[in-house]
Amino acid sequence: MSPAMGIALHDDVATRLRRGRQRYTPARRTLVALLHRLDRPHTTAELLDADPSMSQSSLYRNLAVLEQADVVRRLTGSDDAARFELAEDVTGDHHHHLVCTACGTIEDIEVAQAVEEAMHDAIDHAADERGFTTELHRLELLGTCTTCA
Amino acid sequence: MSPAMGIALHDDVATRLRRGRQRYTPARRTLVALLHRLDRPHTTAELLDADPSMSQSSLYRNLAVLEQADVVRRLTGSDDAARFELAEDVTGDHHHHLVCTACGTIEDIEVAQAVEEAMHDAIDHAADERGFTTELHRLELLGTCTTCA
DNA sequence: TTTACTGCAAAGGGTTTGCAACATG
DNA sequence: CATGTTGCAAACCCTTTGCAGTAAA
Repeated sequence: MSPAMGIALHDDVATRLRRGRQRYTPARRTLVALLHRLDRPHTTAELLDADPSMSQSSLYRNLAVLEQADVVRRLTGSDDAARFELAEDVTGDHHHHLVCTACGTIEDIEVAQAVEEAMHDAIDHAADERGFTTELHRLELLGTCTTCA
Repeated sequence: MSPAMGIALHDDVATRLRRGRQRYTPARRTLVALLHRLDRPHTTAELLDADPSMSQSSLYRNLAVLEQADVVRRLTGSDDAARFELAEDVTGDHHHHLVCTACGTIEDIEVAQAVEEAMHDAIDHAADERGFTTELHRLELLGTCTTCA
């Protein structure tokens, strides 16, 4: 990642937070930078381990604030611990997840555009029939990762 | 559902449990019948509410046993409470889920076979590149259900 | 008669919150 | 200075487990 991209990211986050009358504090900036640096979704335990200067309660609160500002996305994998990553709104990419049922690790994955479109069409069609308003779709591939195989 | 179908279901479950040297007790039969009767995945709280004769610990234990026997499927939705349904191995159908981000309710949904195949192809292809062994895929549509709209 | 199952109550673990002090607009 | 934010510790909630008794193969 380029430094310039990092600045654009922070500017974007700052804007999104201001919309909700919330502040882009040093702690939140550190958290966003950490999530940006890590290449996969991580649990709060992993985030605290990566930066012990954060307090647990503030971490949870900041993740909640950032989630509400569409900066962070919360994932519920195979185990009970939630995992967090930067939201697609902020990173610009669209991806799905490989979830290891053995260790709970989540990796990002991208699928062909044709598949995305097919899913999208089927989704909207099926959901509309039920009066369900879809916001987004989530495709997860459950299996075993290389280290657990 | 026909009574005959219910019997076939119970026979199937009994067989699957025997494979793991486990017993199809009255409590488990009641639980399977309850999951069969309910048309959507439900939380343990809802299951206990639907049949207060079950004890909480036995419910959790039996759900775990039935999950391991591929009779029950555990879903982790948008909120923290897990939801349970009969596994596709037992019901014979293949479906995905509409998850309401407002109330957490999960509804079943089926998508066109062509979409299933496209997803399956993309999945295997992308996962293989990462050395990831896929067991199954999970497509979830997040949005707002009719009662929460 | 050995092994699995049940119920109760207590513990566990991830997440949230009350409160007082602090920092920011 | 009014409002948002932080850290600590305690509370919370869903889930799991120890144990002693019961039922099934």
